[in-house]
Amino acid sequence: MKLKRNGEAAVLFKILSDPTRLRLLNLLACGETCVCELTDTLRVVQPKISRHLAHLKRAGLVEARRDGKWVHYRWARHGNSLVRHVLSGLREWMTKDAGMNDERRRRGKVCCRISRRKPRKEKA
Amino acid sequence: MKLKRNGEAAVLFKILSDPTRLRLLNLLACGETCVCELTDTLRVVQPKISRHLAHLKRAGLVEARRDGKWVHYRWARHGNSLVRHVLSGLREWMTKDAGMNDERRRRGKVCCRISRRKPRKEKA
DNA sequence: GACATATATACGTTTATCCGTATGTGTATG
DNA sequence: CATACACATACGGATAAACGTATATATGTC
Repeated sequence: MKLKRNGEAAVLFKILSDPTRLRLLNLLACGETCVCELTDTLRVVQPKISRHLAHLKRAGLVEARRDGKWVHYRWARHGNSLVRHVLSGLREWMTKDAGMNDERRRRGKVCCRISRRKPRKEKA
Repeated sequence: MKLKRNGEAAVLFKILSDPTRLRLLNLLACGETCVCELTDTLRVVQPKISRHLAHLKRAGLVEARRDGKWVHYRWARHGNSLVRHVLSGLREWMTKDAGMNDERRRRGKVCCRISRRKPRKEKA
């Protein structure tokens, strides 16, 4: 977690104060997800998605992994106790929120996930 | 808790994303505190304090009680599970943060608390 | 009711955030 | 090496947040 020493908590909350970023975290709660899936699921233009992912990454909340043309994002592990506490509360909330549930459900059905996927050697 | 149905969580985090508001919550964690004490302790102009308190109150995070010329603020009880979770994490963080500790310590010593206090009938 | 004190709000300005669109970068494929 | 695709960033404009200062409101005192 690389939040600034001063205002650490405020910075964390600022990062979490945007609905799109929360929707992204919600989808990533299902597991590693590539940008195109996120874009398709949230039905939002891709640069907007990338921008918000960059915010989350800068704050250390998510990590990225390149796989050919794709970049997959996932939740990062959080050493910081405040972050862990807040995110666990958030995660619990997301499992109960109707809209968030709908979007997580939609995540598995976006066309990019089903069709565009290049048949790669599946490791396990 | 009167957060909007849609974007409930984002609104909560937005409220918490300001350093001054966190400092206020920190002081209020010690117990009910009047505006002049908050102003003196944080060494910030009074309208700024009142404005931020108004934000916190609108979000249902704090409550106010009038006592003569003074208005005392305190943490509100939170029915909402997300709010409870986040605030408990925040509270824990505040007890560990050096700056927050200093300010809580300073709170008991501000002149308004010591000298300006009108001798009223102390009820228990 | 004039005055002082505690707090709240209004107003105009500055600053930060978010967005859409255009464009740049990296990676594969022919 | 030209092209296509996935993703990132740059840029300008719109919107909202925060601020300082001035002023309004409420309460108590004389």
